[in-house]
Amino acid sequence: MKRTHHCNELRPAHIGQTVTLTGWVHSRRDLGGLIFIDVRDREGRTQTVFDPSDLPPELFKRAEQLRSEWVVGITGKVRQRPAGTNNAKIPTGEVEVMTTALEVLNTAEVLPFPVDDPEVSNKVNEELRLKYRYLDLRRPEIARNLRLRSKVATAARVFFDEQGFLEVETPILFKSTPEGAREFLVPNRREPGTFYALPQSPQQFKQILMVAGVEKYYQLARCFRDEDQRADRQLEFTQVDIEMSFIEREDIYALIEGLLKRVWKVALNVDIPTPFKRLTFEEALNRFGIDKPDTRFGMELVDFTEEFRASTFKVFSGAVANGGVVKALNAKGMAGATQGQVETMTEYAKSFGAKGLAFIKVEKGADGATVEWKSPIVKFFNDTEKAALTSKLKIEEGDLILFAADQWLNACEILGKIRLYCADILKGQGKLNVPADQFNFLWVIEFPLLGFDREQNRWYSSHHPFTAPVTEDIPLLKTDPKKVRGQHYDIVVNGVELGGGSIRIHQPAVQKTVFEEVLQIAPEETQLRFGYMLDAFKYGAPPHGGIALGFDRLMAILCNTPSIRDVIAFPKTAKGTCLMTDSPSTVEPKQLRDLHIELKVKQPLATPAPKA
RNA sequence: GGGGGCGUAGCUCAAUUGGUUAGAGCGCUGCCCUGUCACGGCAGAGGUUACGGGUUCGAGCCCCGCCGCUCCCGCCA
Repeated sequence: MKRTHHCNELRPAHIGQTVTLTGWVHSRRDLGGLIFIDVRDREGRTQTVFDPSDLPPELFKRAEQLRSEWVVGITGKVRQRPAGTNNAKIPTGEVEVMTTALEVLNTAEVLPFPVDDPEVSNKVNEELRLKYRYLDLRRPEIARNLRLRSKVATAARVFFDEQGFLEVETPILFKSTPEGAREFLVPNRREPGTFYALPQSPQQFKQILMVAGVEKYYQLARCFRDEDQRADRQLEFTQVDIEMSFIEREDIYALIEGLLKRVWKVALNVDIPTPFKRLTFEEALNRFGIDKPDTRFGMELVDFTEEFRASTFKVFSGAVANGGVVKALNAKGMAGATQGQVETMTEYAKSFGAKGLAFIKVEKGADGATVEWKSPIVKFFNDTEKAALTSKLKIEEGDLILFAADQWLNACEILGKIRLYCADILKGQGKLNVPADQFNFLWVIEFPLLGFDREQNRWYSSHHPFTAPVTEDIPLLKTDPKKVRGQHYDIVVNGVELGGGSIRIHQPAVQKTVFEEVLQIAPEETQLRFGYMLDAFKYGAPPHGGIALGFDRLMAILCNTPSIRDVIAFPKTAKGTCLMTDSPSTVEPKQLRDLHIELKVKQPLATPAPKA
């Protein structure tokens, strides 16, 4: 039985036609003498009617047997619904199919959870949804995400093609490069004791493609990182990976702005304004306390270093004397913060090494008229300091003022964390409106090229060692590495890091300086780890740079869902298992022998797999 | 590796804080019903309270362990 139309197609224009629909029994309404069956396919649903006065008794009898999620083919004549029975909730609601033939293509057992009721389905335990993923995907809400993902991937490919990019696939079986994230290893049967690794990203390959003269490369690349999961992190995920030759940072900005403009238009029919705002790393931290700020709401950090430089409050003046800063933020309307909330915020501060968290609750005084600053520290403040706080933080009754006095980065990050925490609470209380349909894109630029590892007493690359320094900062590499800014950029939207990249070093001399003098990596080791790349760069490497966007995160934003599991067809759990296929699982002893692998853990007879 | 939340009928949840036979809505089964679309009505079935110990006269509830899902920190660009 072939369908003539899909289930979201019939309109008044089709009235009179004989049609065949195929799909699942979405719902049945058996009125005794009359039966309505809604047939659903991926496009939508259509009401079919079984009228016994019109049908052979045998056919009507079979219609009575139909149950939810059976697979059927239904043939009949399209007709206008009787007056007053239209269903405005569905696009096919003006017509119905008067059945003349029914074919049961398959029966179905009662589903373990409903797929026809969004309100219930959305609350179903995720464990169950993942075990029966094929049923979860049948739900229109999730099916919609898959379709949108496909649409966006296609739009991206079309865009890149228009821009002259080549889509090039790079190996999944790659070489172990023990930098950054933990890798998945794949034992090599052919040579005992050797391994491939799954790529954390195609970083090296895409740079080598530039040496190969590809000039413009992109790939929707699967990447693998054996790290612990989050709502926005899976063991395997997809990057929109890009690399270009003969370009500067501005070229990347323009390209990505064009791409995202296209994607938002295609996916949501939303015109996003370009170019995007740019924030330096320093400004992002100064104002928002984080390198991926959500700029949809204010509550920005305010600096009080000068005001408290000579304060009698030693916690503040002492921090300044140590080269630190004093910063504060006004959590508008949070004076009523509970003990528990203040404790949580204090824990954040302590996790950054602070001793505690200074705060002021601005509340009505005992007389009900005056405003009182309730705080253990306010007694240390003089009138000038109080006036400065009041004016710069615009303090009013009902506010909660929070302070951090520490080294610059620490102080910013503490308040950045607290700013987001307060925003969440205020959102929950309805005191802060952060529109979900607003997209604040921005570039964060001029990251420090290097970070300092106190434990190992050495510099490390904050992005990766091939990131080019800002040209005018190159002389500082040897004299003041801390001040060197990298030609690194992150694309951020609404507090989510969508992607990042950099212009790469292509001059052997600069690369040598970075490796040997700054990062203090011995030449032999450099050769061992990056030899093939350095070799490639000897033979005419063009200036180049690139970026990678987290495709799953991008889709999660477009689908307005907090978890990338909702935009991945077959995601894994937080512990990295697939509940549907029950993987990872044990393997046959012969497989292990072939791979020259001997286990040091007891292997259970059946899955699930042993504890790591 | 660490911390938090959750686990009771097929699903979503409740169970007066340790007390009789563990309930409700939806779903499911049967019967009735000719304009429903959250159809309606009547009747019914359905429980190892994740699992294993312990405390107690008595445990869904308290304690210990363990498994799973989830969120966060660490980790991860």
